[in-house]
Amino acid sequence: MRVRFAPSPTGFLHIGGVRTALFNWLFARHYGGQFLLRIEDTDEKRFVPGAADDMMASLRWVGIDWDEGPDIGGPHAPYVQSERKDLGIYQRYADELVANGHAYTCFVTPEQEEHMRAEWAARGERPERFRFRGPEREWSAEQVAEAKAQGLPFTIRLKVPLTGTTSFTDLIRGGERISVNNADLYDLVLLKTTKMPTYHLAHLVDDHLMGITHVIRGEEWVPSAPYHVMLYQAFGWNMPTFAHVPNILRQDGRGKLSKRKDDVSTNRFWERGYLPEAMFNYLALQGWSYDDHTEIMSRAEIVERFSIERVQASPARWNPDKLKDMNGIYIRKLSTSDLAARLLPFLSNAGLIANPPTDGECTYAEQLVPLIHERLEELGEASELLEFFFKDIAAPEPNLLVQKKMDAAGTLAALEAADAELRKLDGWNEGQLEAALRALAETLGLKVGQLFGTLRVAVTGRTVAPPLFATLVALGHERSLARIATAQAVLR
RNA sequence: GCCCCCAUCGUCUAGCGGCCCAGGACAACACCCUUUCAAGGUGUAGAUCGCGGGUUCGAAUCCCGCUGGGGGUACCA
Repeated sequence: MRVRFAPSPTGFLHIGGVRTALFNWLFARHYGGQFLLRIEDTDEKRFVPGAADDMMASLRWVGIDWDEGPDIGGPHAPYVQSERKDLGIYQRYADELVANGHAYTCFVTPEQEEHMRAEWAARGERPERFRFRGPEREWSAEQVAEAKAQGLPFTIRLKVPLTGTTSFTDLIRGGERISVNNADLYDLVLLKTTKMPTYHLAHLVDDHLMGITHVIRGEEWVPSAPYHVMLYQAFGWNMPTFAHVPNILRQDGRGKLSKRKDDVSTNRFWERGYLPEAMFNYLALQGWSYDDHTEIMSRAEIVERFSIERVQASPARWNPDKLKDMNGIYIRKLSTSDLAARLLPFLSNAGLIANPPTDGECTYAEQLVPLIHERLEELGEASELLEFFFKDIAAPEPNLLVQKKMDAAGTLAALEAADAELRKLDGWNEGQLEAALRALAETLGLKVGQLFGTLRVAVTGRTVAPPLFATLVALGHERSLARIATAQAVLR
């Protein structure tokens, strides 16, 4: 079994594209087949330099690799359509279709086609129902030769039958036959005036030449599938099996995800600190499921369990909350050292540590990781949570220092007592700190929440922070006492 | 407009004729744990299975219609 993902390099790869690639990849890996990558750059106008490399980086990031592709080659190279066009591949097959009567040379320009549409409307026909059929369908070889001799620009169009129906089956729709009336179709362009093939011709010729057995692609291709069926028949080639995967809809359900309107560039998720394994798991579940309760699965488990028949026919909706939750689950599964290593780039970017980090910073980061490990849902949140360990804090607001049912004087007294108590300690570990401060709360007649709350604000500058004793230890004796002194000054 | 596809809690989904007055997860809420926040635990709420007809002893599951949503309607992919 051989499948492929064939993106058009017109910009970054969004998660919907990654999901389609993923289903192809899972299918290939599950059955031990091959997965290939092909670049479909037949749209010269929308071509974006560098987009193909960017897309490949996105795929690699989530863990999708390919057996044949533009960068690694393969038995059917090249894997870039513009390069294949230069080899004359598409021209050859377009000519074959003209020769066997399934396609024809058309000299109608876009302007003329517009005119034909207007005439159609003038005859009282519904303009929306206009289906282009070129007058050259009935031309003789001589007429065509004459027009060519005049140097008129031309396209090659598929000669779609005027009557009858065309149908095909789709794996995802339970093998249901999807069928359309040929009268609702039109003579689509196979080879543009520029000699560049359209997607319809190019992808089909390449799929055939590359031995693709299953075409797994987005459902936006369902309407054009009948043309592809006709093309396979016209060439006399074996038809691949079709599987049109549902689109991922926008969060509000209004339309499918779009690059322009939605923040769904795959790169953005990498930048915000999503783990590729979490993204992989989440995306696999957009349209596919294993059973009624299993969600967290390793790559290997998903590969083993995946089946295209269990892919839903109805569209899924983009749910960033669920992705975020899943990312948190995956972060919690990481070891301390693994998470520390993944966090370093984020801390560097935030300017909290050097780039590259020093050995001391790496060690310190690893010491801090346990304090925020289970509080993280995106790696990017770490810099905010850890900032006060790396930078000096501003003197805390008095109203934050004063806890519930306390006043400024009582808070100051508590701080002074804590200060004295902490200076008496001959060590600085969590056990000692906790024992000393709990005892102090008791003698002061305070609830531990009151005392600890005040100290938390004094030492971190915020009301929400990692556990107090671990924080004091990580901060160190010196800095802790200095910050407590500053807090006292604020209240005096 | 026309053509095609789809339709279970707000969202992702399980369900493929009786096990379902519908199960799991996210989000929400409550409680427990607890030095804050998380994490974890327990629980609550949330779907007359879009609506209407059939078929059947029996339908979320099969069929038809309607409605709704999505996609397509390019010398873009």
